[in-house]
Amino acid sequence: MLTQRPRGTSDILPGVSEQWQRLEQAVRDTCRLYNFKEIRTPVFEHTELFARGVGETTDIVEKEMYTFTDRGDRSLTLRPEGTAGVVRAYVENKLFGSPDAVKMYYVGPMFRYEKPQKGRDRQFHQYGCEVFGSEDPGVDAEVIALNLHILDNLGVKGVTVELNSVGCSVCRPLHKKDMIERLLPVADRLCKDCQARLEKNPLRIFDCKNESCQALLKEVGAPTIAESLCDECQTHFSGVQGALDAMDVDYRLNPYLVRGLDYYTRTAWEYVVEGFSSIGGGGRYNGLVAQVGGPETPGIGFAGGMERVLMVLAEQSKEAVELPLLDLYVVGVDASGQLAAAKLLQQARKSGVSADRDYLQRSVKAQFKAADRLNARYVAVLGETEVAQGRVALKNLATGEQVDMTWADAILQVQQRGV
RNA sequence: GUGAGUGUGGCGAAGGGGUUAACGCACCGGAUUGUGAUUCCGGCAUACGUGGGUUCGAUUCCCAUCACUCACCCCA
Repeated sequence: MLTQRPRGTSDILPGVSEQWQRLEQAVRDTCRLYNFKEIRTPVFEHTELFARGVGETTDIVEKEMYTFTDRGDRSLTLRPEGTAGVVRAYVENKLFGSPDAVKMYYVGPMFRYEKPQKGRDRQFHQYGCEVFGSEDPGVDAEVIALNLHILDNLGVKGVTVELNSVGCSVCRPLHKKDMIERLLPVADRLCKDCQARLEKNPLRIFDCKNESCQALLKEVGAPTIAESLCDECQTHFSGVQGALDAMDVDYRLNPYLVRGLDYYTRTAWEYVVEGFSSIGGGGRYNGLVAQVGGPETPGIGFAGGMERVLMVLAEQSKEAVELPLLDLYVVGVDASGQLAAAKLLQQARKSGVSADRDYLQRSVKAQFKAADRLNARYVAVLGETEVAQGRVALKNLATGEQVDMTWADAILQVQQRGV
């Protein structure tokens, strides 16, 4: 136990952390292009925030939260998703006072107590964007496009946007009621899962892989949510599609698309990659800010699953990831050589040259092998002769050519070839 | 939460109720008084997930447990 990480967590080790940095950089760079600013909220919040914000009946709240009581008897919960905390911060800090729409993004760990499997950890990571204060369908389209842009920058291929509208507080309850009325009388003919869905989220029955459930839906003539939108929602949804078309963003309408969180209204979408599950999703949440105690404010956002994006990326780029280069490896032939090496290293590093040496008293041969393993561009050799003369033998590992020179010249040469 | 599979050194992997548990990779030293490959020689490691049980004896069989993997549910 002592040497075992908690279930569903993972160590991101050197060699992989570089990929994470690349992903985070793409998120930051792209968000900057769209004028989104970063927000960092606590990793835990009052339990009530998630219970009310995410929705009491969602799986997340019912069985997946990491909830604990602190020493002051407060019930706190490790955030299972990012939006609730951002909404809380928006309200608490009165960002609704802004004359403009507020556009923010976040990156960080989330926690859900689930059974781990591929692309699903108990501590996992999401990046996400949120926009507050605009109902304009153009905002929906822009947010959808933003993540596509991020994924494209990273080189993720084959991303499809699945798009739907799940209606609003007016038309969705009507549709739900309609579905229940049609299906309840024949509920015993639904599969076990769908009987549960009928209670919790009838929309999801459209998603069932069971043929008999699909047949039953047809038999009772259950309409999809997309067919049951109120005029306002229908107009908004058309607006979103129009904006996406204008932006040349491809999407696929999926009238069965449902999102798991209660707060979504109108536009809902997912980013899917053939052969994988969804790697991100989002939606509009016009009631959420008010739900959390702020003024009636429309909002919209998406979240991307970082583990999943990296998984797809790893799968799509089969070629080995190139080890980052080390500019210089300093070989000390003997004790005085290693002492000189310590000195040369500091000079090199202060000149912006990345450099390292051996700390295991290994042979010169072994030190060269290490330089090779580390993908070093140059090796500087410091032996008896060099130390005595205040010089260094600089070897270019790619060409094999080795020249005796002063320390300053050696550093200069490594610097010049470094750009 | 439900179901299935797996667990042998740093990594990969064989084996099998009985004294020293193969092999490969990696790593270290030497052949080459201070140079990256190949080859050869030598070296290396608290390795049978954990706890019980059966047995004269278990890493091997049984049970439990933990972890990992996959699917379902659900989701990112």
